Amino acid sequence: MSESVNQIYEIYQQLYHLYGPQGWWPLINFKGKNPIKTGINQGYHPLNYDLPVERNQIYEVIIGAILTQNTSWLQANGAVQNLNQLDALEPEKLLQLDDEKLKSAIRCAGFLNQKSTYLKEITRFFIELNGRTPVRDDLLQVKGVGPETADSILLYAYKIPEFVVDTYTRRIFSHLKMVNNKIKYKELKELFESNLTRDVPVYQEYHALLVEHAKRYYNKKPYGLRDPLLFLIKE
DNA sequence: AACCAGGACGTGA
DNA sequence: TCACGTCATGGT
Repeated sequence: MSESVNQIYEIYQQLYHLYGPQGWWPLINFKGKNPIKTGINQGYHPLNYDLPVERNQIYEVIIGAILTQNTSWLQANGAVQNLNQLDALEPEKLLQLDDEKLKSAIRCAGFLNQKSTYLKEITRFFIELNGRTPVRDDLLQVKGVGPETADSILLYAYKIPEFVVDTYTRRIFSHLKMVNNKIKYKELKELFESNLTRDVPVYQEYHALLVEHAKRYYNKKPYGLRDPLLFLIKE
């Protein structure tokens, strides 16, 4: 098959043109301008690829990555706000919360029983890191951290170029008939990484843009009916 | 009133 | 390995 065009990169360019920089990962805990709305969801610090910087900011990304599992960011963000309200958005303080307080704080994000455990597990792991960047395989051994969460943490908390694949990614690209919908996580991830330069801002924006795009065209069945990307695909 | 949300885990075949 | 049930709340 001819490789005259890189469709993976073309789609990225098109999405960026459509929606602009997304400013992920959302952070409530940073000094600077107020959050900026970059899409139908809130972007936070568009074109600032230096964040997170401080220890607590890195930690906030990690906590958010757990809380948003199979849950809208709107609800996950409520849990982050609640934790911040309790002054528990800091590893040592979150560990000191008793489970009932923790659960009631994150209730709005759903799966409170699992996630309360997961949050403490990843928090202990984070403390043990003592400031070092985690290895992917070590992250995956933490209970509650699967492939997407691990890659989200590496990409958005530690700025390591690991492409993040989620259900939207699979839904969009199988609808565009570029992959089979049963494709494995690692294979789909490899498709992106092999067609893009190993660049953290590009990886960060691409995943965020796919989420933004999916929220517009892929959140109700039948998925992707009016997807403007379809015109790029037809030969 | 169903369906979906920025998944992961445990189980049985 | 792999398909499937389970986890839970809240928005549309």
